[in-house]
Amino acid sequence: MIRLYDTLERDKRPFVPVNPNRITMYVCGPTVYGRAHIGNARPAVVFDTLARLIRHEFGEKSLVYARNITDVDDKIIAAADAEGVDPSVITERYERHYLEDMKALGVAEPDIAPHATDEIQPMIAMARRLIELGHAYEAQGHVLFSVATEPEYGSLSRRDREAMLAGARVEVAPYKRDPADFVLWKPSPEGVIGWNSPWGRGRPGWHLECSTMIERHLGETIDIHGGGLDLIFPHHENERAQSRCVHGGIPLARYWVHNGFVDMGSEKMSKSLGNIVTVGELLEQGHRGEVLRLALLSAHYRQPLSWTEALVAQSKTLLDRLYRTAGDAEPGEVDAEVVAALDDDLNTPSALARLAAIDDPAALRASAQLMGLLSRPAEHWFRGEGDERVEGLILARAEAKARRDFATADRIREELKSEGVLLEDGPQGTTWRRA
RNA sequence: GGCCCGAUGGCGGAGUGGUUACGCAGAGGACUGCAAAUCCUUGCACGCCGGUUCGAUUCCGGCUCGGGCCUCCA
Repeated sequence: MIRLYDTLERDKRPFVPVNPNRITMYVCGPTVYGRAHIGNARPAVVFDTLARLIRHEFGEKSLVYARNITDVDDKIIAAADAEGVDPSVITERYERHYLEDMKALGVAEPDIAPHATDEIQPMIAMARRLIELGHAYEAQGHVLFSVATEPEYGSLSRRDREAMLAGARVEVAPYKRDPADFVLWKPSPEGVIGWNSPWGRGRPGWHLECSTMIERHLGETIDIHGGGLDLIFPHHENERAQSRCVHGGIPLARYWVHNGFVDMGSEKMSKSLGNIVTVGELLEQGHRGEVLRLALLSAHYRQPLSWTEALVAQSKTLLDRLYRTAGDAEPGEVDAEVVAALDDDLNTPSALARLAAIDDPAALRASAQLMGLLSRPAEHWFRGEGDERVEGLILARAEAKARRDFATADRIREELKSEGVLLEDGPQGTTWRRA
C-alpha cells in the first residue's frame, strides 16, 4: 500500500487510485529555452521513481504517465529573438538536450509527452467554454479567468484574497476586472508567434496549457499531479481553478505531490539567481548520470537538497559499493523492506539505507532497479569499453611482480592511476576499473 | 507584511514518547609485498526556553536562526 503526502490536505494518506488498471499521473515538464539544471532534474527523477513504484505495485501497464513540453512561452520568444532564429529552433534544440540529460539520469520516457503547440485548438476551446460558463471574460484581446467566480480558489496554496492582494508586487493591468484575475489567452503583436482565435491573433497562457493537455490525454480527474514546490502558486492553483470550473467542480487531481528544491549553498538553485549547475556540465565533468540520480534520491523528495561536490563524491562511492555487491547478477526478488520504504511517501533515503544492507546480488539488483539504479552489469560500470593496452600493462606488471620487481609493478600501477585506471589485486589475480 | 517549511553526530540523511537507522569521512584490527577492495571493532548528534508525561530528540507553546512562496521558476 503506497502512501503519499497530498499538498492539498497537507497530510499523508493511502494512495487509492480511481481505476487501478489505469492510474493517471501528470507532471509539469520543462519549458524548453535552456539547458536543464540539476534542480530541474529533481522532479523528473522523483516522479520517474514514483512511476516505477506504481508499476511495481499495480502492474506494468497500470500507469499512464504524462509529462508535457512547454514550447510556447515568453522566455522562448526572448531566447529566439536574442539569437535571431525562429522559436522552433530554440525549442527543438533544448528539448533534444532535455531528453538526452534525462536519459543519462535513468529517467524513462513518460508514456505521453504532449507539446503545447500541438494543442492550441483545444486550449482555445477550453478558454471559450470558460467564457460561456461565466468564469472568464475577454478584454482587449486577452481572455482572463475571473477568480471571483471560483470560491475554492486559493485552497491549494492556502492563500486568501486579502493575502494575494497584499503581497502583489506587480502592477495590475488596467483591463483586469479583479487584480487576482489571470490570463488564459493573450494577444501576440506582429512578428511574435501566435495563432488565430476568436479574440484575434495570440497565444495561450501557461496555466491553460496544462489544464487542456490533462483533459485531452488523461481525463477530467487524474490520480496524481506532480511538480516542484514553486508551482503550487500560481501555476497549480490556476490550473486547478480552470479545470474545476470547466468540469462542474469535480477535482482536477486526487493527490497533489510536490518536490522540494535543490539548493546551492543555502539558496534555491534557479536560473534567475544565476547559481545553476546544469546536468550537461556535470556529465561533461565525468560524473555519470547514475551517480547524479543517486545523489538526487539521497534526500526525501519533499526536503531541500543541498548540491555539493561532497554529495556527488559520496554518491559515487556508495554506488561503486552497490555495483560490487551486485556484480553481474540478473535481477531477482525485490526486497520487501525497500518496497516498504518507498511505499511510505517515497522514502528514498530509507530505501537506500536498506539497499546498502542487502548482500544477495540478485535481490540487490532488482531492488535498486526499482529506484532506477544498478541498470547495467558491474563489468560495464567499472570499466566501460575494454582496453587492450590496459590488459597488456597488467600482464607486464604481473610479470614484474613474479620476479619481485615491485618498483616496476608500482610504477605501472601509478601510471595507470594517473589516467584514471585503478588496479586491484585479489586472489583471482588483478582486476581493474575506471575511477 | 501574509502564508508555508525546516533546524539531528565532522559531513549527508531517515526515524522514534523509553535500548537513537544508514551512508560518507575518521580511528583500531584482519587480509595484502605495498596498495585497493572486503570483513570485524569503534568514537561522535537530536537549535534555545518553558509545558504535558514516570520519561521528550519525538507531543504542545514561545523564541532564535535558516529557507521557500506571494513575479517567471522544478
